[in-house]
Amino acid sequence: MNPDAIKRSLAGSGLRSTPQRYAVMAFLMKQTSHPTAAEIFEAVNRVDPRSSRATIYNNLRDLVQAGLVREVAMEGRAARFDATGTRHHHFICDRCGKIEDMDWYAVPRPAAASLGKRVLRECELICRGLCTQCASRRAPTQDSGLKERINTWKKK
Amino acid sequence: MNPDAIKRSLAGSGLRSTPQRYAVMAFLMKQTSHPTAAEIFEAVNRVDPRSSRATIYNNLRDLVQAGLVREVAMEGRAARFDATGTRHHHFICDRCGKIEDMDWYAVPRPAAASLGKRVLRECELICRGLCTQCASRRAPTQDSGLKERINTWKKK
DNA sequence: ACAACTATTTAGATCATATCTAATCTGAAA
DNA sequence: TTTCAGATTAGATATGATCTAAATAGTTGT
Repeated sequence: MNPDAIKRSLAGSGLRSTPQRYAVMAFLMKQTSHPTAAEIFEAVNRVDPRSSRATIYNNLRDLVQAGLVREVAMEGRAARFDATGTRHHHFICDRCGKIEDMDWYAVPRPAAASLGKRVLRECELICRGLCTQCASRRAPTQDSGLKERINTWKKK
Repeated sequence: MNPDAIKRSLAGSGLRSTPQRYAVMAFLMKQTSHPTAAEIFEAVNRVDPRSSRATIYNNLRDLVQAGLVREVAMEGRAARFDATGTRHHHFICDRCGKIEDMDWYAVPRPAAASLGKRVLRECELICRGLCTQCASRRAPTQDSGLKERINTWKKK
């Protein structure tokens, strides 16, 4: 996506295009993974160190509100973000916490009767299990496993 | 659910039945809402003040690991818990953050080809929109709305 | 009933994540 | 240009969750 397109989509949501906000958006769009706010902060400032932590959070909040970015809450870990260019479902690894995009396919919505007076905006599918890497290893690939091993070791 | 049944399901997962752990489980089972850890802490201790905060978190972690309790991560808010007695999907209100259970219905799983070597454990549907109460009001029913109103007011 | 073993609990410190504050700056409309 | 609401900032603060090390209490075997 070219710079002007990003600026236009920001303007379209009533958001000014500032260097900081542009950087967050551009970074998220070229990212296939789902970075945390801290990762975005670091990556953006590595290129151009003009964003404070508050600004990253402010902009993420605004971009999410504008529907340009999606936030995925994680059990016990920092939230992760992606630019909602193409529609997709999510796969979360039970073991290492990684989020991966799954091809999108239509999911049946709840029946009107069961919705009642609720107003439905969207339905997303969260799949859980083991990612390719974790599935093929006995030991976890990240912290949770390290902790486990240390605990086991301590007790001996 | 009677006391013995709870104790049996704890034992079945290799967990001792302690007053504190029993209290958390019993409270979650009779709850139709989805309390946060803080709410569980308060409710459990109102009846019998013997649980520390760490114990609540320890037990929630153990119960989730045992598959007796489900944790639902929330964007920007405390995680919420429910005892996974009956299977159901979730509806999260964009405005007040309330979680409600939706009737369960089967959701098509991702195609084997798109899963690759990943190991799928479960798929859950997260529906978002406005709850009955919020849909019928102009003003939000909780904090986010209050903040909004205060901000608007400040700038005048 | 008792000893022995280990899981569990505890208060408080600490960590991790996110938000707020109030002063300052800036993009873009007129 | 001027103007000003929107945006940014550093640092303080709030919130949510976990860790520590010592004390306690269920289980099991005798």
